[in-house]
Amino acid sequence: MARSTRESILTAAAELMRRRGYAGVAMKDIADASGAPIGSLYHHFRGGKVQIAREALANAGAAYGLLIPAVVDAHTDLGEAVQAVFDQAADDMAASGLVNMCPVASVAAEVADTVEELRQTAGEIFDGWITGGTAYFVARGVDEGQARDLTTAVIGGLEGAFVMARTLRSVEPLRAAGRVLAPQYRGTILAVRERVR
Amino acid sequence: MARSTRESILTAAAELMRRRGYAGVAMKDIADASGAPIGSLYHHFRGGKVQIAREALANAGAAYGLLIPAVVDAHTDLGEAVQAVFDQAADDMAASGLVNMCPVASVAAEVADTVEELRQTAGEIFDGWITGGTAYFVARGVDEGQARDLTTAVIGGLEGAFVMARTLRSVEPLRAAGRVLAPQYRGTILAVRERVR
DNA sequence: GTCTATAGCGGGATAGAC
DNA sequence: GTCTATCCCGCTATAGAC
Repeated sequence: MARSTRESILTAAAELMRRRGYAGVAMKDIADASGAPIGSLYHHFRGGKVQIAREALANAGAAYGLLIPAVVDAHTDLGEAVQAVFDQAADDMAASGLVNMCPVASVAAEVADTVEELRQTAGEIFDGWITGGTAYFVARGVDEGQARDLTTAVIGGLEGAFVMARTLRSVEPLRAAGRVLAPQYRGTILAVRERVR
Repeated sequence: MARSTRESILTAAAELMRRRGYAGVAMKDIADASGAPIGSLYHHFRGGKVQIAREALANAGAAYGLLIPAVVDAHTDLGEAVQAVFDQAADDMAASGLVNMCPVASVAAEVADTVEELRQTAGEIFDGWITGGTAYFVARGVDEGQARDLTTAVIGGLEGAFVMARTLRSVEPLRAAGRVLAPQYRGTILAVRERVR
């Protein structure tokens, strides 16, 4: 159960960055939140702050990539599945005090034009989400082109609604996005599938 | 034609912040980009960096609020209008080297939990966009609830797709969002209306 | 109202004892 | 592998000459 120092540093960094972005988090903040002293941060991550951010984003990206399939798994109607994804996000965000935004978009928006390494890492995560989501929907019988557009739009819709929700202090944008996106997929029945992965 | 010093400071700040966010822009950067020395920034904006950001966001917010109606004005089919909004955004972004993201979301995502005054300003801008967009669609015959959801989803979809587009260095997410959102509104005919405002 | 110089602070990063 | 002390730089903001 005892997580390694390395792991707790990454967890703390991801948690802080999803709230305050990249520049808004100081190495000292990560040290304090993780319980490790500054020296340990540089011991475990020679590349300093950028490296910590890269690994923290990659971890968070992998974790978040599982969420959409997990929610959709419980549904056979695609419209209901889409609505459930946005409602689940709204519930999670409300439960965590309107703070539950993934760190990937937060950091990506901020550094896309300044820290090339981080842009690239975030880009790979988005790519992975799109590829993974597309494969998931294809495995459940959706046409590939449509699966890709849907996945891209859902991810973009979630990220945009997260920003609005935090700023407006209301999860209504998430629910509205669900209400708008879901109806046209109602009646599209998802195939049962072999366990993927 | 000669803009005031005040105005050029705000323009420079908005331009920089839409690319680098709030923390990523230094007062010196704004001074250099606007041509005004540091002292002038504090002369015109007693509230320092936060005040400059607030006014820059408010200006940009007002300007961006006109864009969606301007694009939709040219259409009578709501589905075509929605597609046109996303395609226009994609074209603009491509034309400007994938950098044309509005500063409101950039800054909002970063400071929503840390600089309350900026969160509030950004929140007012989102509110204004939603209210204005809803009124516009209602004036063209759309049901109020649907108009509000559509406006919210379009704004969120644009902001999320902007982040993805910059990060992936491709405008494809914007076009995908349009392809997903537009179809269900195809066939909904917008009413001609008296000039609004 | 314009501009320079600088104060004062907090940032990332490092060295080196333990 | 842990932790402290410290360096150096760049940031916001101010003072005050012009």
